[in-house]
Amino acid sequence: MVPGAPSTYHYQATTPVRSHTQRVVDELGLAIVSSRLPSGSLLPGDSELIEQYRVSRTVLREAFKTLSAKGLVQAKARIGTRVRGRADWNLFDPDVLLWHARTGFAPEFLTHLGEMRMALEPEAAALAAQRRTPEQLEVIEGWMTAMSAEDVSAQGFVDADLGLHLAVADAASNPFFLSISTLIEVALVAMLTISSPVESSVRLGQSIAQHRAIVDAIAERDPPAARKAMQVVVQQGLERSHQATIRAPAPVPDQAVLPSGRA
Amino acid sequence: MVPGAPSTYHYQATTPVRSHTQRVVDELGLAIVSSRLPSGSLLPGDSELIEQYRVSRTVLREAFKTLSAKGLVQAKARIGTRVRGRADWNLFDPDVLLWHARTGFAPEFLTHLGEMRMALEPEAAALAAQRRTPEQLEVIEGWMTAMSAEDVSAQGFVDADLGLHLAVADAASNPFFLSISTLIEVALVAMLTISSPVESSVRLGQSIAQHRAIVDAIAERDPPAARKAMQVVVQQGLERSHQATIRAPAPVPDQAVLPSGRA
DNA sequence: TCAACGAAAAATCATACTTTTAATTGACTT
DNA sequence: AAGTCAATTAAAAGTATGATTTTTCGTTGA
Repeated sequence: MVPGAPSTYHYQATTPVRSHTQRVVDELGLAIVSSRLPSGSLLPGDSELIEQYRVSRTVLREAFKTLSAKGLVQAKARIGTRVRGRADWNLFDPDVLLWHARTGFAPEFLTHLGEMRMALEPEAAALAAQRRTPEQLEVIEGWMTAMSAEDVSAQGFVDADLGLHLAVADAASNPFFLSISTLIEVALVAMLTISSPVESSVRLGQSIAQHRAIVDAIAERDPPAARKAMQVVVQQGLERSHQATIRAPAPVPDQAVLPSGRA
Repeated sequence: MVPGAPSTYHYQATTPVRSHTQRVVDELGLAIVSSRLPSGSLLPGDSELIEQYRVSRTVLREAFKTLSAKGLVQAKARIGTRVRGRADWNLFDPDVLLWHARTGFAPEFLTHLGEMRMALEPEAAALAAQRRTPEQLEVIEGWMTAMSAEDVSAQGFVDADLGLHLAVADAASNPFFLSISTLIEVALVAMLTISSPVESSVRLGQSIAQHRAIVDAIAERDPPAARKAMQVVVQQGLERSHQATIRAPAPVPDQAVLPSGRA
């Protein structure tokens, strides 16, 4: 984290010691999202999973309930518990998003994420320009300052970039926009995984200038300008993801940056 | 449902006979969303709820796991299970949305929903215009036809309106846009609860014409036009929700239109 | 064709035991 | 005497096990 900069959020790692249920949920969730357990398939029966994970039926049932709550599986008497189609998954669920991230960023997934940001963030910026309080503006300015620091590190830049986008979503003062924090986080880390602007001083300067435009528009309470400026930034990311049709195999993102969700 | 029109979705009520766990999840979820159990408060202990709901501890624990998966509560040893802040809720979760709907549409909630539609649906329309298959266009046209039928009933209009919007989201061919079906559904029903266009033949004709513009733009593969046309439609709804600052107390929507979610 | 039956799997219940962790207690330092 | 800190305690979550009930698909037989 950037010292001095106001912190609106925290990467806060989940308890390192996860419960049995957590572990099972995580492994099954990942298996489902990665299609190792394909849609429509039946999860192994109780006895088999009990042996595989060395846990009790209680743990399994609670894990199933969690997965079911996220739309990933559906239990039916006499049939078993089967994996639901992707259309039924709660894609906005932070855990589901993080499982996606951990399976590696497939090109289409990056495109879909980018399109989502393209829809959401410009509107968030417009709303922020309209409603931001002086305090919220201060927070945004703080991240902007951190981002444009002379000696910014790669990690510091990512932190500030993310912090800025989340602060804008917060300033929109609409709980739905706040609810997509994880989506922004995953998308941003994905983009920066492909190519960080910090690598090139030209692109770094460009990225900073583009973000500056967003902040200025929000400061001046100019919604259309804020919308436009955010569109430019997101468009940039979308284009980069289009270029990355061929990419390295399953880059598992830094666990510190992408914590494995809540309890 | 409209006969003849291609059906991309179905209101299909969840199993009318809900399990004990379902019932408990539903009642607690509703209590939380309605702030009858305020954020930060502790859920009653096991023994108390066991007595209150007449169920076993197993049922309670599985209900807690479901609520926890949706971000509504967090369990902690020695403390208990406490209600989390609204910022932590998975607002896009279909169940959470439906609980919101059933607590009645507060003015700010309508505004927030409207702003969300304003962000999402125009982009969905633009993407649909870009990618729709002939089959998807046919489905959209089908709903358009149903909507503009001479003798359309109020219910028939709502069905077609919703069907059209969901078909557009489907044609965007981006799973995230598909994932917001419930949001669109809730928002639309909310808007129409306030004031249905069917009441006035002038507004009915206007609404039909506005939707026609969306369909035409998608048919002609014109993304900017589709985006613009959708903006007009959503803006209409937003304005209506602004007018409705004063409204009737907690209108519980028709249970047939808003099923209580999945297992 | 359809209703009654059987069985497989989920759902529920009951009880006992383990682990986590906030809060209390009490020794120890200043 | 007042405050700090570590050991203890107990409340609540978490896990384990076994039995019973309910749901529902498939089959059997009228």
